[in-house]
Amino acid sequence: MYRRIADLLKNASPGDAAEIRGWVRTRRDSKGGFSFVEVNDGSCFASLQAVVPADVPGYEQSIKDVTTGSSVAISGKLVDSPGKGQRLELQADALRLLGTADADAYPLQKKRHSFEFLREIAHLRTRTNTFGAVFRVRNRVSYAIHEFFQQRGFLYVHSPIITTSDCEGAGAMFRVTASRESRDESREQDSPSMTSLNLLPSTLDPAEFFGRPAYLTVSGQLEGEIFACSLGPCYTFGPTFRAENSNTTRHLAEFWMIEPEMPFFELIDNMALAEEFIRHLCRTVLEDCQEDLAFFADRIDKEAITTLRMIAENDFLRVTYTEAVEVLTQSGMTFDYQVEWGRDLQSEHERYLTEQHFQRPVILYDYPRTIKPFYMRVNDDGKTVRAMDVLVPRVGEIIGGSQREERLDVLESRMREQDLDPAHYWWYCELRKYGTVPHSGFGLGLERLMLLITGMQNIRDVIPFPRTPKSAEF
RNA sequence: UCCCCGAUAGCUCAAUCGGUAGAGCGGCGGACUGUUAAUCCGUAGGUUGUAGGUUCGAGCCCUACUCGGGGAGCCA
Repeated sequence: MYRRIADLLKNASPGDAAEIRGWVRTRRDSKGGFSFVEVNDGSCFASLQAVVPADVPGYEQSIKDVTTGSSVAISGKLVDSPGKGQRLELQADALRLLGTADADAYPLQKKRHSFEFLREIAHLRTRTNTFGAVFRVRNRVSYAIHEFFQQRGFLYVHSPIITTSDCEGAGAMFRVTASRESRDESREQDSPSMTSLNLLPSTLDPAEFFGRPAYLTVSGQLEGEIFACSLGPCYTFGPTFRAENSNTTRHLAEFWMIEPEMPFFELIDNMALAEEFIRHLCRTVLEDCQEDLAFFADRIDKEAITTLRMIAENDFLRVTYTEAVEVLTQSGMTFDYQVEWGRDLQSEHERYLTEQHFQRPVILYDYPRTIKPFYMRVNDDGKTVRAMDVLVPRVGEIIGGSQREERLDVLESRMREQDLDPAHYWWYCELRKYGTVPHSGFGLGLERLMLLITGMQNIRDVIPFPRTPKSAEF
């Protein structure tokens, strides 16, 4: 009976018959008349060693082609392993070679490869220890995200991927158009500039598929607010796009974001949820991904497990922007960028706070209104808004959120303050016009969370097929 | 987009002052072995990222471009 290796290692006993199917990691021949074939099927970190005697059906005609990367089905009986390195092994009674992998040409060798090289063979890198572990953890984290919100009665909202609104001006957007062939060629025209977003219905353009310029979403927040202000606490979890020409280890053109939005939540509740959320995810991974985590701690980042425990076990600090500025100016540190109230904090400042000064996750809140978007609620002091950023060691900003401005007059004046026309956001404003309520939300970048959890250095290595400037091969 | 660094065998890298290309790993052949990053012996493998320039001669110096890496900005 075909069973996956994770199942066998967890549930099977010596004496059980089983067939395994997977990809060969290594083969070692013994002159004793048998071969060791190490098979990995991706179900768990561990491979299973099959001992294949030379007189077994299939051995003679195919053993030479059982090379690293080839695919096999091996059936036999599980036995206690006399060798070191594994508890159980499969004593084979039949070997089937499913697909060969020319050893001379197969790019993955039984040696360490650089992540840069593996990125060039993204169709094969999932067969390595590192990427197997990364994507099993990513899967568990994704599931835990749904668990966390579903257990709390949050509604999962599928916010649109194609949008005609420019939320918060969160950065350059990708244009969405019908392909040239399917467009009415009589209406060729230049692309509208970025400033002509959010055209009113009266300016419908028949040459545009949607009647107006359309883009890939940069955030599901505005749509999330609609659902929060009707169906209650909700969250989105889907792909998000930024056309920024960012070339860093922390940015992608396509990434996955989780954006919860809660009615009747003030900033303090928002911060509490964000903290509970992150810590829940860390605890889940510590509990359920021990084998993969052990690998990260061994080969990727010595502190991988320590970091997760530190986050799971310690309260996040809450520090106002103003207090943070004081800490930084009194730190005696020399920064490349000067710290001054009213200016945004730079990466170096955030990292100093979370890595050196506080040495744990920190939630900064109450930022100057001038450096934050229009939808954040203005505090009574008139100078700050109810924004929060969650900063964690090594990664920096992992969550950005706020209490939303629920007062229509204040919202509209904030829009004008930032040269936005309230008419373009008419439906967003109507949420305040009809039955407005205090509400809050935040955004978490899944890949940044993955960096934190795995200890991986480059965000391109924690998403299956990274999209970055000049790169979208797979 | 800006700053810095890099591109040489399948992979990771070396090559002195500008003087005719090397190693380890991997592959292949063999030896040995309840092996497991196996070990030992042998062997093949190169338009030095692309285009131009300087020079008697360029992997090495110069220019441009392409791609990759690190940092910054933008942000999640």
